[in-house]
Amino acid sequence: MELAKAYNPKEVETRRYDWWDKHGYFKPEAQKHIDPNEKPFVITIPPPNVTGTLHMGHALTLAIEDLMTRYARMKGARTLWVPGTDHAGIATQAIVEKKLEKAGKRRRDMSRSDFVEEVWEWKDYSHKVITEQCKAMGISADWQREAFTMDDDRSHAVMTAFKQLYDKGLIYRAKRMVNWDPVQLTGVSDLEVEVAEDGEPGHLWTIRYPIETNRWDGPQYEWGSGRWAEGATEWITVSTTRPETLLGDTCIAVNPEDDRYATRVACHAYVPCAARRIPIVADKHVDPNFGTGAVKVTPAHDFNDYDIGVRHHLPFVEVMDEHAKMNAEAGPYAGLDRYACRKHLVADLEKEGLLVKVEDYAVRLGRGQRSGAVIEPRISMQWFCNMQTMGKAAGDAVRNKQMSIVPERFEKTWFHWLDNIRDWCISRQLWWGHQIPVWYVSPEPSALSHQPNRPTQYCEVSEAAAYAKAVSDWGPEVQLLRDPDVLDTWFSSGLWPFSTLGWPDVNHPDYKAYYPNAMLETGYDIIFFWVARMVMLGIELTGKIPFDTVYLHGLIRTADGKKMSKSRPDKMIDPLELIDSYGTDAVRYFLVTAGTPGNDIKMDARKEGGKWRSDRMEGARNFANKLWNATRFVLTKVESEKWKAESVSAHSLPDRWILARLNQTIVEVRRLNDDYQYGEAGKLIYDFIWSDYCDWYLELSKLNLNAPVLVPVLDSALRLLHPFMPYVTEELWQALNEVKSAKAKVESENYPSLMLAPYPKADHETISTQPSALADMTLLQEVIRAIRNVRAEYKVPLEKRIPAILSAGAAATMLNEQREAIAMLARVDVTALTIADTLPAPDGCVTAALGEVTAYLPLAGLVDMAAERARLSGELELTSNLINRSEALLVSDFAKRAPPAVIDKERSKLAELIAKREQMQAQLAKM
RNA sequence: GGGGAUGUAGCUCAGUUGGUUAGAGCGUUGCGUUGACAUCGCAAAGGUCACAGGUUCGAGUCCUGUCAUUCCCA
Repeated sequence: MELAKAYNPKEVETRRYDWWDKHGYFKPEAQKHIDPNEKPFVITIPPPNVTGTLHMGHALTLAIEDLMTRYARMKGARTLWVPGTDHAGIATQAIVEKKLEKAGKRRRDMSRSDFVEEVWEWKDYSHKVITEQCKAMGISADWQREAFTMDDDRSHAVMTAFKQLYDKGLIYRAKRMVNWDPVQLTGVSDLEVEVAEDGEPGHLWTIRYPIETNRWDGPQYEWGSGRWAEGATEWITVSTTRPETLLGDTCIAVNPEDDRYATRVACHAYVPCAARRIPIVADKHVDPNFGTGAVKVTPAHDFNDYDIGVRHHLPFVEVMDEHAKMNAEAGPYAGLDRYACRKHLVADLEKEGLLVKVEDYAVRLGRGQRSGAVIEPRISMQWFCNMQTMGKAAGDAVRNKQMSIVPERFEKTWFHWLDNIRDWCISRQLWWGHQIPVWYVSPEPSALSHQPNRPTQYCEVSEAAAYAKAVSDWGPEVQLLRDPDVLDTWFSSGLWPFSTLGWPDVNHPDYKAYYPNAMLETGYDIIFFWVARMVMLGIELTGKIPFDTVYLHGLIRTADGKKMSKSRPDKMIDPLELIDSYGTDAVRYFLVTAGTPGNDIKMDARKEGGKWRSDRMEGARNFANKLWNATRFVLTKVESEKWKAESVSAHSLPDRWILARLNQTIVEVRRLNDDYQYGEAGKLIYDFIWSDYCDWYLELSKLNLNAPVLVPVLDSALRLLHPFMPYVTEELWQALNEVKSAKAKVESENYPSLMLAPYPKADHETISTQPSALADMTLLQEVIRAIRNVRAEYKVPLEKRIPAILSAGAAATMLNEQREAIAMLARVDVTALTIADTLPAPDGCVTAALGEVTAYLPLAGLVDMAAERARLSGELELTSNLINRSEALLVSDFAKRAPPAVIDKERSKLAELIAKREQMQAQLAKM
């Protein structure tokens, strides 16, 4: 195979992905290398929402999960990655509604089925885009097992799950106060309400209510007449951020400890405008330090007030409708929007002399996660899921170490949330989603001959099943009406790790083979929305914790550290654009090495000429190219040399060194990968390939080529890197195998693809038997660097070959063996290279003292000896300082208390420094 | 109010269980191009590890407090 001069990702990626996919290599059934000691690795994709396209967060998720997956597969674990997408109820419905709006259509004018059909069309489009993007990222997921939260199998799982929980009494229907989104016209869960940390600019109105006395028993005049409160003599003053709700007030509350109001408790006040006579009650939850210490209580429109209302048996007066417009209860304000009402009401309060003051105030406003609308607490009939026992079980799973969370610190968040969990409002007044599988007998049973022990509602997995039951209870005439609500989208995602594997059919081969999953990997921002729900529902429904490990990655942030939000499209980065500029491997390498587990990643990307640029991705692209060219070099060399399959017994120093380094790297990379420290692992591979293999080993191989080392080391490096950079490594590995088999008739070990080949295993013997190779090579490198350093310092032209004298002590033999290497890499004249145990310094030379070795470079004609003297003196001083430090250390308590190994290390370091100092002193004395 | 995270070179970030000259990439400076790679090579400069205490023979690393930035929960 002829390789291009530079790596061109575009030429490789699509072709290579299709090739993997076509051969079925993503399927667990295709694996060639199974290590019985490895536990199966099963992971399910966090299903992207079919709301549009993927963003950087998805790219990060996919990069990490594919790394995990490819690594596990190469290690020999039976590996399955299930892909899929999420219908994302409320979010998708909002997008389609917006799209229809542009075409002048409104959901409310359409039939439910017509609208749902529109959403399915959008789903098909979005799904296609998302799938292509996932494939562009190179993910090795088994597409034949792809799932969608609303496909038939998943819908069946949802219906079954609902029924099981319903039958256990864990799902119930109740009229409760919920967070109501007046734009999307649905209740939402607590998690879907977002509150700005510092509140939003608003006002605090202070209003007085007239108190009933024996001289005044309520307003005599019309509201708005300016005389409404005429005759009142006593007042109670309250503060509120929401004056319009006073129309629904049913009491005023004060703290029982608050002496200011002791005489007021049990009195009655009159609600402005409504003229409703309401009690003043004492309730210990009232904060006496807020405002005047007295608060108005609107049980139908505020969560705290709702609780007070329940405690004091107050009436619940609703003054707003589902659109947050004032209803008939609001009297003169009926029909007005809540904010218009507020404006008019405040004006009227002023007119009636009831407005005491208005102050600026930061209001903690809850907003709908998807719509941004200000949430209105509202009493409505909803379905709830009881979370008490499930929450406890999910907490225990972590407490009992049956499931681990990485990084560990998220365990605190986990416990805190689960220990304070409240029931989950699972119904949504939407059209897109899983319709609740409950049917009501209709018309109302009272119209039939109602009997108390006949059920009037049926929860079944299908309409047919519901009718079957109803008919047997009520006779063939019975009519059923299905609950119109749909389920919270997270209900179906909560079943994801098992609904994708065939549940509720517990005999499904996938369920039996692959459940529970090994890993759940996702961003920490959905730990409650998704992870906790999967664990709770998984334990409850399957009796098993759905995965062993939860790995949480950080969030992608913009260059200025902000969250990448859809509200700022100018800051959004499209991963495909980056892939287009740098290639998938570079994007992936950046993403997995940019950060540490659980910590956010700041993108260094900036816009230049309309395109995103990233220095770090550029670096990663360069790395791919470096590897490409290194392989290209190896291939041309090996093709031109006589390839020998059998190993050469007499390995040179560089051979022994690179093998030892490779094995060290394998040990460390495996350890780091197993510990999820992918960033560090990636850097180690980078350094091994670039600094060790390319900069030193390949350079030295130009002198003396040993293909049986050169090629296998590269082969191992490609394997190590494959989970990080799948495309370029596969492409090069194929090219390498072609040469191997053509030259040596090597069966490429029966692995048709790098992704199916075994991950390198360390040969510990190579490391333990080669400490000398590592030490010798390090010394050789130091000698070469020292000479290069001097050359650069004195600007000796590159083409100038210089003489060198090495007084090398015990290293003389080794260095003599490497004289050609020294000559080549330090550009020394090999005929003028003298190496011996001890050699005197010649006149007029530059000295590089290395401790064991001293290099004398006779450069008299080329350098200013005064400058050399100054340089050497400077270096001497530095060395002397280090010696003083070291000597002081060794006579201190350090020598008594530190472990012997550490002391020995310090001693040998000191000895080396002293030798170095002597070399320099001798040289200076001579000059 | 409660709980996290972060603060290390000009920039973006590493830094395992404390071990004594704190690392990388990019950027900067100097030199370099007949071949694996200019998407490159060689060399250099650059850091009181936010601050103040403490523990220890020894602290970027452990403890306490302070400051700054930031996130989550209520």
